[in-house]
Formats: sequence, C-alpha cells, structure tokens
Amino acid sequence: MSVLREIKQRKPFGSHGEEALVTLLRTTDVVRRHLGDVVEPHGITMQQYNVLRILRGAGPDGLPTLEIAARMLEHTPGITRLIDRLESKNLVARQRSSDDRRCVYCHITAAGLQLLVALDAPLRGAADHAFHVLKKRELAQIVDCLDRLREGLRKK
Amino acid sequence: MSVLREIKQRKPFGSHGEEALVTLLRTTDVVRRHLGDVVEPHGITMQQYNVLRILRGAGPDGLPTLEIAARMLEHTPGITRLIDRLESKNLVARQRSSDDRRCVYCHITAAGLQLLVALDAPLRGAADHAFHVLKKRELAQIVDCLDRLREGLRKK
DNA sequence: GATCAATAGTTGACTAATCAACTATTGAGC
DNA sequence: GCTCAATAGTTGATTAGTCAACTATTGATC
Repeated sequence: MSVLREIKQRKPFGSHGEEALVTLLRTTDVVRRHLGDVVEPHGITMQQYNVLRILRGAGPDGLPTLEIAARMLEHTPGITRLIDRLESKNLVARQRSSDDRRCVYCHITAAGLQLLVALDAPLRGAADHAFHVLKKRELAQIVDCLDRLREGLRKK
Repeated sequence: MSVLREIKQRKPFGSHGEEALVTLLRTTDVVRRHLGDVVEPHGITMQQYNVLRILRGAGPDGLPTLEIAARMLEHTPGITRLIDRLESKNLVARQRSSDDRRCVYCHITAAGLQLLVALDAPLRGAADHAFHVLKKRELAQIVDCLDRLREGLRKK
C-alpha cells in the first residue's frame, strides 16, 4: 500500500523528493514503533537501549558523557538526564575522571549487561523480521542510498 | 561514510537486517532535523506542519480531530493538545459538529494557509536537496522497498 | 423508549526532548 | 603563574509525547 493511500491524500506528490521524504518518514515511524514494542516492555526506551549498546561496546572503562551523545543513532541533547534515568535504574554507573575532572565516565553495570543479553535475540529478530521482505541485494541498495543521502546533507 | 564509522563502532553488524535498521534510523533522524530546520524558524514543529498540510488538503470543511490523527505521517496520541497549540496560534479553528455532537471539526485558517504558502517552496527545496544525490530510479526503488517494508509490518 | 456497547474527544499525571544559560576545569599564550 | 577561550557537563524553563481514565454522544437492540 502506498503512503498516498495510507494517509488518504488525493493529490499526488509535488516531486519525487517529496514522495521519498514522506515515505521515509512514515516507514521509519512504523519501524521505530515496532522496535519500541520489543524494548519498552523491559522498562527502557529505545534511546536508553541505544546508550546501553554503546556502553557495552565501549567495554568496562566506559565513555565520557558527551562521547556517548556523539555516538547516538538519534541526536539527543538531553543526554545528562537520559543517563540519570539509566543510573537510577542501576543499569549504568558514573564517576568523574581523576585525570580530567571535567569528564564523567559512564559505564554499563552487570544488570545493564544482563538486560542487553535478554534483548539481543528479540531485537535482532524484530529487525530481521521487519526487513525480511527485502532481498539481500535490495537491503544493500537501500543502505548504500541512505549512506549517500546522509553524506549529501553532512556538508552544509 | 558508513553508519558504522559514524558511530565509531568496531564490530560489524550482527545481520543485514540490523545494519539496514541502524542505517534507516540514523538517516531518518538526519533528514527530520534537516526538515525541522526549515519549518521550526516559522514557529511550528514538524508535527504541527503535518496537521496543517492535512487540513489544507481537506478543504474548508476540515476534518474531525481523530481523522487528522489517523492521517499523520508519524503516529501522534497527543492530537488534542497538538491542535490546541495550533488553535492558540490562530492557524487552525475548531467547531463541534451539530450533526454528530461527538465530533469536533478542525479547519485551517487564512493565517494557516498563508504560513503553508510561505513554506511550500522551501520545504520542497529541502526535500529535493536531500534526495538530489539519488537518481530517479533509485528513488523509485527506495519508495518501493519502504512500501513493502511497511506492508510486511502491517499485518501482525 | 430504556439500556448499553461503541465512538469521539478531553484531561491528568508522568516521562522525555529542546534550548539557553550556567559552573567547573583545562590548556594555550603571554 | 595569569588570563582567557575552549571543553565537559548540568540545570531551569518550556514544550511535546505517552498512556490510562474520564465525559459526552450516538446507534443498535430489546
């Protein structure tokens, strides 16, 4: 079903760019919610999940707060309070660096790692389920196109 | 530049589905912000802009509140207050239907139409700018793949 | 025409996002 | 070693998103 019909619009799109834009926004919203349905029953949001994934990848030393913000899939100005919430759930711990006292290093706790382990399979399952309708070649094409799209917006 | 490098991750993705997912989320975030930069200086959010577009398409009679919600590109449970904000800016007006007194019809005001006119060209320009890196055939492929992706998630 | 499930929308309570202004610390240049 | 711009992060104020509980109205059924 086309987006045009989904949103009950009569007029066709003004340009191919507009059509692609609308389709991209609508589809990503659907996919985000699909993923959220997997993660949120475990008591964390997608953004919080993203932080935990970053910290697992960073290892036991963890990362400074703003380095986490820089690696987030979706840009997040409220990183401090996002990590506050993870800390209050004991999924993340923080400590100010003695080396450079401006930096606060955040690292994932055992409970955080455990939560991630529980989510690994369902999450990958949901991702693969969402994309299983596409052939491997189509997936590669989409990834390539989206990479170029970001690249085009990066400069400027 | 690949998402992998952008988010400074070392390990490759666990599956092609995961890679596509991460790329889709990251790219759409970049595109949404790019579009937001066009719309928000005019004093409205992307969601509010979406409501105005829907109401312009609906014509002078307008639409019931929940019908607007159903047509939103991104699912929005807070439709009442979203329209409250548009009403307080005099971009939208509401009146309860005398036909079915449960329904509240919302329609766009002259000021709302004027705002949309001012945004039409910049918005389409931003959309076309974002997607100009892709050939027409690639655009069509992406739209097709994304349509199928939503279709796959719709049932179930 | 009385009952009651269904529909349309609003409200309250809470969580999260956004932006600007702020504090603390560092490092470079004099 | 003093000054000052730059960096790292936090806080306050406001706006927006989310979910459940609520009111009002309708239409179907008895």
